[in-house]
Amino acid sequence: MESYTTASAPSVYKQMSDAGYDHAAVERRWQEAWDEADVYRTPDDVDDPTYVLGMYPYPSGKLHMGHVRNYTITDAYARYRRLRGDEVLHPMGWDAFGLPAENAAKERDTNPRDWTFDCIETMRDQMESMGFGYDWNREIATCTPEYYQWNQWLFTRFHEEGLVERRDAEVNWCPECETVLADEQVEGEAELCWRCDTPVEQRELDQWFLRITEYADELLEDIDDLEGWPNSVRQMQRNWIGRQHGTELEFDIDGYGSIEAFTTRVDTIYGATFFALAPDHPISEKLAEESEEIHQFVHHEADPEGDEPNGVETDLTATNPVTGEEIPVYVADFVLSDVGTGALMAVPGHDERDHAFATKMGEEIVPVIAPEPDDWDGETVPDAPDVSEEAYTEDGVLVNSGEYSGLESETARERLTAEIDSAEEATQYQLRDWGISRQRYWGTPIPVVHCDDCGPVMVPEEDLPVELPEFINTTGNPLDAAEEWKQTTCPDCGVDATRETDTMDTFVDSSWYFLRYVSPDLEDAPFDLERANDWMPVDQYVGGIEHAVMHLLYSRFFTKVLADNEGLEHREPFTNLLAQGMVQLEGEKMSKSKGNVVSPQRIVEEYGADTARLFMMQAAQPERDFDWSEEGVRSTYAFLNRLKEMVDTATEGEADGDDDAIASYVANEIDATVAIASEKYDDLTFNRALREAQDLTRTLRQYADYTEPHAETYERGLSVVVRLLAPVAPHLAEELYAELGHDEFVVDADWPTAEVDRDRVRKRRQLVENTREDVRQIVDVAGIEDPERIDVVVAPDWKYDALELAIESNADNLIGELMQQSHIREQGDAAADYGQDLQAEREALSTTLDPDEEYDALESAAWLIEREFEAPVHVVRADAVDESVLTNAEPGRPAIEIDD
RNA sequence: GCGAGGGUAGCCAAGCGGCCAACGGCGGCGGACUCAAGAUCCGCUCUCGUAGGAGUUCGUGGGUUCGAUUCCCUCCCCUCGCACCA
Repeated sequence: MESYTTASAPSVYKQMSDAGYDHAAVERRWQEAWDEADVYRTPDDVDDPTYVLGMYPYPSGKLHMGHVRNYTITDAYARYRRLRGDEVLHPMGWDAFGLPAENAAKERDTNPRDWTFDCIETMRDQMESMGFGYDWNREIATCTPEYYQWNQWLFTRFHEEGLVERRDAEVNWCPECETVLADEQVEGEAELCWRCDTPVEQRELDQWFLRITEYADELLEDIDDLEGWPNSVRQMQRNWIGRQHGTELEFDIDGYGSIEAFTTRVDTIYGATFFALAPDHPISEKLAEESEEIHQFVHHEADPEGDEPNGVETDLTATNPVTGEEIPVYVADFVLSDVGTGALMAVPGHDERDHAFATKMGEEIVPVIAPEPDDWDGETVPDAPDVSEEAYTEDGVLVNSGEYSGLESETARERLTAEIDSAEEATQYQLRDWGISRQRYWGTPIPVVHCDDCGPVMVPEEDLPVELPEFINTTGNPLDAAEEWKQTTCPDCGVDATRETDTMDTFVDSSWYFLRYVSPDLEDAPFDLERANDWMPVDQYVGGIEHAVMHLLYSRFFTKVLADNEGLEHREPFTNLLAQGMVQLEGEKMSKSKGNVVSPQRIVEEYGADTARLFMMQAAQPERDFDWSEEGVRSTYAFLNRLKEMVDTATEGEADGDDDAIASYVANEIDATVAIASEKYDDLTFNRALREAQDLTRTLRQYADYTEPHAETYERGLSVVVRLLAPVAPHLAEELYAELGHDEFVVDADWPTAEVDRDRVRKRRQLVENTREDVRQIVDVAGIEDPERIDVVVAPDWKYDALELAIESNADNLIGELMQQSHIREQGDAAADYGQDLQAEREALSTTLDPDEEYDALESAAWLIEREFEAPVHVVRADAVDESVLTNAEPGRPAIEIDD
C-alpha cells in the first residue's frame, strides 16, 4: 500500500469510490441467506432432477484456479437449470484417499485421516466463499468407512460374478511411491509415474485384477452412442481399448510343437520369410539357457524401447502352415510378449518393421501383394511391386501366392483363415485387466483373508467393513506393519490367517461415487436402486481432460457391471461430458513448480468471487484454454460496479419517460438478448451469453444517459440483466434483484422469457447497424463537419414487391417478369434500373423485413444516430419525399440524406 | 507413423456457403468530460476514396459453386492422445 502525505480530502473520497462495491459484505450476506433458507437442497423425493456434476477433487487443502473454473461451470449450469424451473441435483464430495495424505502425515507427524479432514474443512470453506451452490447434505468423503465399505462390498460382488482375479503379474512399480501403478498411470515413452514422474520399474507380484476386458467390446461399441461427449475423449477411449480383428494360426517349430502367432495380415502369409519370438517368450527363455549367444541377447542386448530392431538368429526353423516352407526363427526385441501372442510371422515385403529387420539381417524380402491396378478386371494377377527398398503396407491383390494369387486381400484373409487347419479368427485388445492392488495405507483395504489352507478368502458381507487400523509411520506398507490388525482367522475354516495388506486403487472409489450422492447415508446398500434409476445418468459432467481414459473408462465399466448384476437401469453414467480447458498464465499451465500460480483466495479478497467467476466464464468457451489476465479481471470488476451503480440510481427515483420509439428499441433489444443468451446457456457457451448480457447493460446505460427512460422498460431491462448474470455472479445478482424490489431469491426466480423470431432480430440489428455505418461513412467521406439534419428514407413498397418476385422467379428475363406487374411497370426507368440491380445479384438475394418493420426498426433506433452525430434524424416513408431521393433506397437499405 | 483438434487483421478471439473487410475484447489513435491524471463515455484502427464506392485479405496450392473464411482435395505448421501393436 502506498502512503499519502499530501492527498486532499476529495481525492481520498475518489479513491474510495474507485475501490468499488463492498463485495465481501455482499457475498457474506447472501451466502448466509442461502444457507439459512437451504436453497440448494435436493429432497429425496424429487422426480428425475437434472444431475449436474463436477469431478470431485482430491482434498489437497487448497482450491486452485482449475478447480474454480471447473466448479464455476457446473455451478453456473446448475443455477441456470434451476432458473429454468428444473429440479437440480448438484452435489460435492471428496476423493479423499490417496498417497499425498500419507506423505503429508509423515512430514507433519500426524496421520492421513486428520490431515485429510483438515484439508476438506479448508476446501469446503473456500468453495462456500466462491458461492458454489451445493447440496452439502449429500457430501461424501471416500475415506470414511461409510463410503469405502461399499468399495469392499462391490469387490466381493464383482468376485461372485467372476470379475475379480488374483494373478501373479509383472507390474509397474514406482519406487518413489512404493506402490504398483496401473498401465494408465504410467506416462509417456520414458514410463514415468503419473504422480511423481519417477521412472517406473517392473516387479513380479500377486495382484488383484478387475476383469474390465470382459466388457471390452461393449465399452468400445457404446462409445458410438456417447454423442454428448467430445470426440477427442471418445477417440482416446477407442485407442485405449484398441480392438483388432485378425487371425490366430500355428507354426510348427521342431522340438517345441505348435507355436501360436497372431496376424492381421494373413493374406501376406506367402511372404513370411522368417519367424520372430519375444525375448521373454517361453521358447526364447529355454533357448537362452542353452545358448550363450541367445542368453546374452535376451538378458543384455534386447532393448524394446530402442528405435533399432535388434535380434539374434536361432538354429530353429518354423514351418509355414500354408506353403510348408521352413523359415528361420529369430528372437527379436521388437516382438512384445504382451502384444498378440508374443510370436509373429514376419513379412518384410509388407510390414515396415519386418522390412527394417530383414534388411539388417539379410533375410529375403518377397512381394506377395500388389497394388490393385486402376483398370483391374478382378482376375488377372498383376505384376509384383518392388519392395526391396520399402514395404508395401496397403491391401491389394495377392501375387506369388499359389492358388490364392489374384484374390483381393480381404477375400484372401477370409479364405486363408477358413482353409488353414490351425487358423481361426481372433480379436486382440490393447486393453488389459485393471490391477487394483496398491501397497499403501491410505486406501480401501481389499477385503480378503489369506489362509494357508483355503488360500485367499473373501471377507463375508456381515464382517464388512474391514476398517483401516491406526496409521503407523513406517517406510514400507503401514498395513503390513499393523501386526494386530493383520492377524485374523480364516472365515472359511477358522484357523489363524492374515489379512490382505494391499489397498485398492483410488479409481475404484471414483468409479461409482456419482451413484452414492443419490443416497449418501444409505446403510444397507451402496445406493438406493429405485432412486438411482430415476436420477441417473448424470446429465452434465464436467472435468479435466486428464481423466479421458482412466476415470471415465472405469466409471463406464462399473456402471455396466452394476447394470448387469445389481439392477441399475443405465448402462452409461454420463450423458454429456465437458472437458474444460486450462487456466494459463502467459500461455503456460499454472503450476507450483513454475511459480506462476494465481491464487483464487487473493482474487476473492481483492475483487470478490463474482468477479473471479464472471471473468473466467466470459474469457473463453469452457473447453478452451485461456490466459488469466489481471487486466481482464479489473475490467470485469469495473463492469459489475457500473451495473451496481445503474441499479442504485434507477431505484433512487422513479423514472417517468414515455413509452416512445426509443423505449421500443430498448424493449426489442431486451427480447433479443434474452433469446440469444438463453440459447448460449443451453449449450454452455457462457462467454457468448455473458457478452449479450454486457451488451444489453451498455444499451440500457446509453438509454438512461440519453433520455428519461420509460420506467417499466428500463426496470425490465435491469431485471433481465440481473437474471442473465445470476448463474455466474450469484451474490451481486441477489443484491441487485432485491434492490429492484423482488422479495424472492434470484436463485429461485424465473428465467426471463421473450417471444422473438431470431431471424427477425438478426435482420433488425443488421439494418440498424448497416444504416449507422452508412451514415458514418457518408459523413466521413464527404467530409461533413457538422451535420444539420439527417433523413433516413425507407424504400418504396414496389421495390419490396420486386425483390420478392425476383427471389421467387425462375424466369430467364427477370425484368420482363417484373414489368408484368402494373404497379412496378408504372415506375418507368426506376423500375428498370432496380430490375437490373436485382438481375445482377439474382442468386444472392434474400428477403428483408417488410417496409413497416423497417420503418419501425429505424424509427426506434434513430436516437442512436442523433446521439452520435448531434443532429436531428428523421425516418420517413418513401411517399413523403421526392422521387430523386429514392434512387439509393432499397429494401434493407434506406436512402440517407444529410444536410450540412 | 496413426488418430483427434487447430491455423482468422498488432495480439486474444467469434463466425463455419451469399447478410463478411469479417462480432467482441486487449493494445494503439482521436474526441467528450476534467485544472490535470485516472475512471467513464463516443468514434477510428487492411489500402485508396470529398455521399454510402473500389481494391487486396481469413496457413499454402488446387477444386466444387453464379458466389467460399465457411464445402472437397494437396501440402506446410501448431496442440493433444496413442505408438517397434504383429
